[in-house]
Amino acid sequence: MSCFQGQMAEYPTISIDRFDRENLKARAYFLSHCHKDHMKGLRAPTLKRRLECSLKVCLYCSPVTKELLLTNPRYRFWEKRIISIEIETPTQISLVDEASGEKEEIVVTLLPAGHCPGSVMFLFQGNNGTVLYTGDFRLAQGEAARMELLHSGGRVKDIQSVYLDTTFCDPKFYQIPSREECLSGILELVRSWITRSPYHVVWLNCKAAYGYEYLFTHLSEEFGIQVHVDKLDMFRNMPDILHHLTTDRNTQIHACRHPKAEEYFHWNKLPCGNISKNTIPLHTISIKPSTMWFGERTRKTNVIVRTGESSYRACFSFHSSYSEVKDFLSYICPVNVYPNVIPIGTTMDKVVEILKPLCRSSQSTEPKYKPLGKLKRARKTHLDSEEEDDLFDDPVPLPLRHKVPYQLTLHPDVYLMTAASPSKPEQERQSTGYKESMHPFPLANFIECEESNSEGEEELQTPASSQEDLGALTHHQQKADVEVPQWEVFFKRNDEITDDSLENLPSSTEAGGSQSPKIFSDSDGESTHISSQNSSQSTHISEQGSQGWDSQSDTVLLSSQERNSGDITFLNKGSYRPRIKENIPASQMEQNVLCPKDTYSDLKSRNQDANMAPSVGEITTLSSGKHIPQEKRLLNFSTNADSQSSSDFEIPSTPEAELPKGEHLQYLYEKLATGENIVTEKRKSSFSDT
DNA sequence: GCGATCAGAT
DNA sequence: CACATCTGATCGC
Repeated sequence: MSCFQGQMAEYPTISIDRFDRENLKARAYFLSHCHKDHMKGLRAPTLKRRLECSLKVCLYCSPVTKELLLTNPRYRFWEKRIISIEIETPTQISLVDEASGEKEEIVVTLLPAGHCPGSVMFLFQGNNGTVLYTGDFRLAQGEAARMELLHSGGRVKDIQSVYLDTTFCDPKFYQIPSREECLSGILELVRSWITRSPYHVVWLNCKAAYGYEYLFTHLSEEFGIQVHVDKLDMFRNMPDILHHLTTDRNTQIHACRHPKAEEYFHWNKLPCGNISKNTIPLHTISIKPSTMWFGERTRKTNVIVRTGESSYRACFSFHSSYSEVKDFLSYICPVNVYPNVIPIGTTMDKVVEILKPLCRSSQSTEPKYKPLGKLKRARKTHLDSEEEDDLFDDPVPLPLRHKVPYQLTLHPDVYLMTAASPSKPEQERQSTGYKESMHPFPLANFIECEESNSEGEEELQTPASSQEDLGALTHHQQKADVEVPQWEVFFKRNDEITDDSLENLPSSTEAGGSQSPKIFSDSDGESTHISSQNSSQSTHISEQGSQGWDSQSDTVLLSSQERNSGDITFLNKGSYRPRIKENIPASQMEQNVLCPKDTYSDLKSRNQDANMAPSVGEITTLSSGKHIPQEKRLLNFSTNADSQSSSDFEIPSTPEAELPKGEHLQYLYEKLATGENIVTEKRKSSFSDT
């Protein structure tokens, strides 16, 4: 649960996700997503009164969040004061102090957070530097690297501070199975049950929260069966979700709720009251989505656990794992990091101890030159190889932006995407709030930790390095040889894949296998096959052992046959466009990266960010005369559909922003060349009718 | 009667 | 197995 108090050090006049106490004085409010713990004070009488007395205070959020919020009558009073901002559209906002008239400009960009429908991260750029507030997020390894608007001039932006979702920032949550793996496991479990007869139904025992829609829509799509829910009016304007839901109780998939649901279920009754269909009694199983995690030394486990005769727990997480959080932060590499959440059983100090080494401030004190002759098992690998940093899931903290050629700053996922990669249509992704990576091959991204250092205290003693070194080193040496055969194995031979072949896959697969939950069948004999009277489905499901959660490490889940169908769904999801890499001619790439002036401008970007114009986001970061042609190109691209030139990053145009005319462009360029401020028009009117 | 806060439960 | 939310008790305005 968020412990963020609402204000950021750099921009204390705005409040995010908190609306009480000090935040009552804010000049503008931001809501990252529609979960109650991020809405504290949002409907309090004190804030309502302030709103009534004010002319200008507004709440900014994504279009989906606005929709969800206003569906609740208790928040209707915000209606005239909510301004939705499109995802990935840099937008300038004037922060006005109504008493003094004092004014500050800030540019905000919403980035998809993958936490629940409408969830976003906020990237703020202004006089006090660029800061990122993540809200709650679930982003897979390498997803930050794919976010164009986190980049500038071919590198990640110069970010002063990150306010980070640290819900699972504890080594014990080292890995959480990917969205795709979890979905695949649930899909197969549901399939194994509902295909038995029309009287076999599943109940998804979900907590009351936005975030499961991803699950519902995929289930519905897969089986052509709508999911029964209590309410769906909040999705009335989101057809991609709405079409997969129903209030008709006559369906085989239920996500309805009732205070006595557990009791009902005990008597074979669904929360909606259904017990039979055409007088024939229903056979019901319950599936409870819950977060399962795997510590760094856990070898393998499954995404579905059987907890009773007809009860299952299925892995599902709205939040990034420890590895994912570290990957995210080390990629961004800010100067400061502030945890938004203190995970249960840990402390603020411990979280900071883990995160600080991933920030620039601590890295600047690291030695720039590593003495030669270190043994392979040495702990610190900071400057061993720049490639390693990016090629593996736990990059060693390094100020990549100042050293590494462009290609190397990209996460390997970008390349993987080029090969296979599927994703949903743009519209669907936006409206559900997910930016899916659809990593078709999650195993590739994990390191072998069998030989890793121990967790817990030891981890904390050497927060920046420790266990990953050894894995990363061996991994790296083999990678080039292994990558291609792996793809062969998984996409050509997956119908005949055997457990042994999986186990014997070298290097990166092995590395992933140890950490990655297996939905493959396994020959280790420890998997439990369901054979009880009412559930003899084909899936291998682990029974919840008496030893508790962490001891399920060697049980296994779904058969390879079932894994297949999972892969097929991954392959059918459309195509992802790895724009970041594809669109950049090599020469430009080189220029972007190696030009010393560019580095200079990047170093200075903290100040220059302040001058940013709304629709030309990055223009001021490219300040030297030498770059003007490129700026022109970017400008054209961002504001004009008929642009013929490609861009390394497409900057979406701000709605209602006007295309600069030739004269104005000239003016802009001159200002840029001389480093002067750019005066931009404010778009007051455009906000009022959003 | 409402809200804030906490404990407890799912 | 740890998310997000609801319920109920208690206290204060």
